[in-house]
Amino acid sequence: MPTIKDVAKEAGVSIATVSYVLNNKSAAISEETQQEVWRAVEKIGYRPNVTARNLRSSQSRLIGYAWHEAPRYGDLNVVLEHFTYFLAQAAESAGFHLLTFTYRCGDPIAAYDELIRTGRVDGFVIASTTTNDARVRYLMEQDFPFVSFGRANPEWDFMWVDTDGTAGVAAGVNLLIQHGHRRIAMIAWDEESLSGGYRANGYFQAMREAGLSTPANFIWRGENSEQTGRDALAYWWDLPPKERPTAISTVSDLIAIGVINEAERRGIVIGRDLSLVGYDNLPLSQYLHPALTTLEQPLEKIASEVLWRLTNVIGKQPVKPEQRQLLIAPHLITRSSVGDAPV
Amino acid sequence: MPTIKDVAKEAGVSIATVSYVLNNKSAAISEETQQEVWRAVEKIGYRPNVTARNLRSSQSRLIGYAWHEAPRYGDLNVVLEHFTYFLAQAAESAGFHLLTFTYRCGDPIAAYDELIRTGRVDGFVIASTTTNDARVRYLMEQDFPFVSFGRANPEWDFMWVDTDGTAGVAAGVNLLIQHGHRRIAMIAWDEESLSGGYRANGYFQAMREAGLSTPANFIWRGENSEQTGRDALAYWWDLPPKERPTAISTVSDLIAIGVINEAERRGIVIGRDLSLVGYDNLPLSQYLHPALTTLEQPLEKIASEVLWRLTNVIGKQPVKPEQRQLLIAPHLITRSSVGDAPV
DNA sequence: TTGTAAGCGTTATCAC
DNA sequence: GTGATAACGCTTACAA
Repeated sequence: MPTIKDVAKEAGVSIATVSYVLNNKSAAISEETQQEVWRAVEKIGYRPNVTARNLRSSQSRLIGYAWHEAPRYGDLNVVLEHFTYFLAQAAESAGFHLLTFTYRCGDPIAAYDELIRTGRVDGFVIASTTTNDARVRYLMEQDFPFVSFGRANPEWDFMWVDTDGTAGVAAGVNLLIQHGHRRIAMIAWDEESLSGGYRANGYFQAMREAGLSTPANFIWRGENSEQTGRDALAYWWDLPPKERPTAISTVSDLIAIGVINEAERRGIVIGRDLSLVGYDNLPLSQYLHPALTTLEQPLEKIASEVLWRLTNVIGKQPVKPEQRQLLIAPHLITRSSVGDAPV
Repeated sequence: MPTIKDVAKEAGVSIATVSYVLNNKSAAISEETQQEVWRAVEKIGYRPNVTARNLRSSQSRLIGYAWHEAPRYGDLNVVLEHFTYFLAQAAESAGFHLLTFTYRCGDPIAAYDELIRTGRVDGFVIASTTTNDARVRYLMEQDFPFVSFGRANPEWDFMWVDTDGTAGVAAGVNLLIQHGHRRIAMIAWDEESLSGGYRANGYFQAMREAGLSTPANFIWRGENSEQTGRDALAYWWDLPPKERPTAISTVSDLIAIGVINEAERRGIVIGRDLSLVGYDNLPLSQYLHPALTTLEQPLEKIASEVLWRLTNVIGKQPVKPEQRQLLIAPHLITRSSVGDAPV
C-alpha cells in the first residue's frame, strides 16, 4: 500500500504538505501545490492508513456494540438485528465503524473493560438494558463514552434513547376501546422487566383514562414465549363467558402468536370473538392468520439519535441537558386482529 | 491509560524488557525480572494499546463483514443473524474482532476497496454470494484474504464453506418417500438463485433415486415470500384431486408458511391431507400450526470453519488444497407437518 | 507557503 | 540478560 511518503515523492513536496492538503488544514497551501498533491494521490491510489492516523490522534473510530447474549436459536432478535443495521449505517455516516463483540467469558464487564483499556473503541452503544444494569453502572464509573438504547435505573444520569412503550401500548388499548371493547386484558412480562413495566403502564393508563376497570385477574404475567400467550388465553377462556375479556393487549408479538394458536385450537376467531394487539411488528406478524395489529419501534430514528449523542460525547461536543434522554413513541400498525367488540 | 513506559518505570526496567516479558519472547529474561514486570503490569492495570501494536505490525486484527444489503423490515435474516453471532465468537477466539459495515453508497466494491486501502481490516467474510459475485471476483483480483459462506462461480478457485442444500432437500424428500408419498412437488426459487438451484437439485436427485417422476408442473418457482407458497398451493389444489401432490418440499420456511396459510384457508389439514417440509428452521417454525418439519444449517460449525480458513490465510499459514472448500449437510428436524401419505 | 522534526505506543534489531 | 533506539504512517507545532 502506498504511504504518504510516496505521495510526497510523486508530487515533489514534503509529507507535511501532503498531510495539510489531505486534511485541508488552513496553512494556505498554494492552489498549484494542492492540485499537484491531488494528482499524485489519484495517480498512485493513495488512501491514508487508518491505524497510523488513529495512533497519532489516540482514537480508534470504532464503536463497540455487544451482541445480545448468546441467542438460543429459537430466540427472536429481529428488533435488535434491525437496530444494529441502522446503527452501523449511522456510524458510517459519522466516520465510524461498528465493532461487534460477544460476552464469551460470560462476564460482560470484562469484555467492555478489555476494549476500553486496549484502546480498541472510542465508545459503546448498549442495548437490552436492565434496571440496575451492570454495564451502565460500570461505564458511568469509568466515565467512558456510551449511549444506550433503553432506560435503566431512573436515578442514574446517563444518555439514552428509548421507545415510549407506555404510549405505544396505550395507543393499542385506545384502538381497542374505540372498537367498543370494555373488558380488555393484558399479557405482560414479569415485574422485573423494565421495558415490560413501561408497556404494562400504558395499559393501566389508557384503561384508567377511559374509566375502565382492570381486575387483577386480567393481568397475566409470564416470560416472553409463545407458551405464555397460550396459557393466558386458556386461563381466561376457562372462565364463565361473561367474565372473559373481549380483547387482549400484549407486550410482544411472540406472546400474541401464542394467543392466536391457542385461539385456533379452541375455535375462537381472532378479530371477531376476540381482538388482539401485539408489540414489535415481527416480520412474520403480517403473515399470521389473522394479520396482527401491532406496534413498531422507529429503529432507524432511534439508531441515528443514539449515534448522534455518542459522537458528540466522543468529540467532546456539549449535549444540552434536555437532549441527554429521548423517548420516541412507536407506530401503531393496524391489521385484522382487531375488530369490533362482540355484542 | 498507562503505557508500556509506565510499566517500565514502575518495574525499574526498560520498555524493551517489558515488551519481551509481555510477548514472552525468548530473550531469556531472568525469572525475577519477569515477576517484577508482571507485578507492575498488575499494579497499574496496564493493557497494551491495540492501535500502536497494529501500526507496528501493520495489521488491524479486524475482520470485515458486510451486513446483508438494506433489509426491508419484513425480511427474514434470522439465518444470517445467527451466523454473524457465531462468526463474532469465532473471531474473538482467534484474537480478532468483527467490523461490520454496510453498502451505503450502493456500491459494495467501493466499500470493500476503502476498507482494504485504508488498512482497516485484515480480511473479509462474505455471505449471500451469487453466481458471478462481484465481491468474490474483486477480492480474488486484489488477492486480499477472504472466505465466503456460500459458493459462487464453480470455475473460480477461492475458499468457501457452504451448506449442502442438495443433501438437505434430498433428506427431506426421502423422509416424505418413507412416509409413503409418491406425488411430491417442489417449490423453488427462480433459476438464477445459486443456493436455490442446489436445493432444487436435492429434490430431483432424491426423486430420481426413488424412481419417482417429476412432472414439470410439480415444480413451482417464485421469489422468497409467503405469497409464493400460497400461489403454488392454490395452483395445485385447483387441479383435479388425482393430479395433486400429496407432499411438498420447499426451499424456505417462509414459503412453507404461505403453504400452511393457504391450506388453512382451504381446509386442508397439513400433516394429514398434505405433508410439508421447509428449510431454515426459522425461530417461528416451531410455533407454526402444525409445527414445521425443516432443515437447519449448522451455523456455528460453518462460522468456525470459515474463520479457521480466514485466519490461516491472514497468518500466511498454508491451507491444503482439499481444505479450501467445505460442504456441510444441514440437519433434518422432524416435526408434525409430515405425515403418512393419504391412501 | 512549505519543510523539519517530534511524537503517538508499540515491536524488534542491535549493542553492551 | 537487559537497554538504547529505529522504525510503523501519520499529524502538527514550529521554523524557515
